[in-house]
Amino acid sequence: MTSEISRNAGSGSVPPGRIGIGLELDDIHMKMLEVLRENGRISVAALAERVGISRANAYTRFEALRADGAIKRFTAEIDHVRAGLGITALIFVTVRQQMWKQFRAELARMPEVEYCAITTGQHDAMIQVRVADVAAVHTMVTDRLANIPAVKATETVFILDEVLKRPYVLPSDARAPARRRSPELGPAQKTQGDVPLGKMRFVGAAEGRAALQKDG
Amino acid sequence: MTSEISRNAGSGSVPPGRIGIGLELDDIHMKMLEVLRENGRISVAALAERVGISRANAYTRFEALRADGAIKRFTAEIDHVRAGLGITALIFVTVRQQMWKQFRAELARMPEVEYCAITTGQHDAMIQVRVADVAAVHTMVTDRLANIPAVKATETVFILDEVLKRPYVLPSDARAPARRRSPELGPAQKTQGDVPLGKMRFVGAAEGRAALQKDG
DNA sequence: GTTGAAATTAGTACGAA
DNA sequence: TTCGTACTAATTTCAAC
Repeated sequence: MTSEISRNAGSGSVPPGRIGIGLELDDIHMKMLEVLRENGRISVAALAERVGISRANAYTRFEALRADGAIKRFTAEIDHVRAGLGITALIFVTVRQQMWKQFRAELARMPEVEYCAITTGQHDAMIQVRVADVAAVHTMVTDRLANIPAVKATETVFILDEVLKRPYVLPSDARAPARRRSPELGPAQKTQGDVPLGKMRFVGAAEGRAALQKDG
Repeated sequence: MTSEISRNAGSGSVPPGRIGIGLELDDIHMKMLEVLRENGRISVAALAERVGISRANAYTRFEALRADGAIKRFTAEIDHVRAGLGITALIFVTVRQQMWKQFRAELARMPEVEYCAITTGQHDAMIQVRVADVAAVHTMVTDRLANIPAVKATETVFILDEVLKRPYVLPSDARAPARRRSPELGPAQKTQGDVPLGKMRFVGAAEGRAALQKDG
């Protein structure tokens, strides 16, 4: 299956919980998403109890979340090593302009690709692949990717360890749990001084790539 | 919740379906994982029918997959934009040697981080964050990350579009669906010739990082 | 590893607050 | 909208094969 997913669209500041047309997500919706993140197989009845609403209401909201697309699907999280794909690599790809469509089409035929995003910066896209061994990475890059005309160049790095993986992030996660720094500073007076110049770098999009997204 | 997950451990070639101690995954287990990837809320009864085994068998196998850790958890996939986090960014971090432990500890306190992996190449780690607006990225990097002693430098890129996102990849995905290339070549005789030198780059680990994984 | 039948739970429909 | 309840359908459990 090929899942096309939502994009960012450089929206500057969007009111949280209400984007575009669709469902207005309130605190209870958010709570439901919090619970479902950890236990996607919980029954709606149990979910209702966890967030403190009636069963009927929970069914209505649950359906609404799915129908609206706020919840895209339910899935499992597996141990890739146990599944026989012990090697994970990131491939940064430079794509030839005007050939994005072809690049996307070829991507869909690569089952070892778990994730692909178009980025700003010196490369155009980042691909994450899971394969059985390092040889498979080499084959994938040298053989499959290199033979796509749309691919100008690639740079591959290996993932040595996945430190953190959350199913998704929610605005309500905020900085509520585990904190013990200064007595909570407002956003305005946060320490932001003495950071060595050039330590933090932001890399914008390469020229002529803004228009090259979905339909390049 | 902070999820510590499995690592790669530079295992060269591992027999698919059997890694370390644990459950031996056969074709039926794989089929179950295929189904659960698309529908994590399917009933075990329906799952049994889909993979062609009896219910009791399905229950046994389902339990085994969970107990063994092959399935880590069930979760949902959401539309980040609808949830109010329309901006996704990748932050590549250079970590000061011997300070990985601190870096990991600080990571756990950053709820906007969805994913963090330690990589080979010119940077040491890649962090993926989801936030409400671009200002939040700036705050995150300049304010929070920059103030961690373990962080030597960062480089930030924005994700313009997420082209593909699969819950996970399975060995059985192979190149079965949608194919029309050459009549299937063995791994040995695949075309691998005429690729311009330097077009494809592999970047190894920086010096002194091999030992700096979990317990640096 | 399979089938079938009991116990439990889930999902739906509806009226009332 | 939300809640509570009653009704129907499905799932899970358990036992015997």
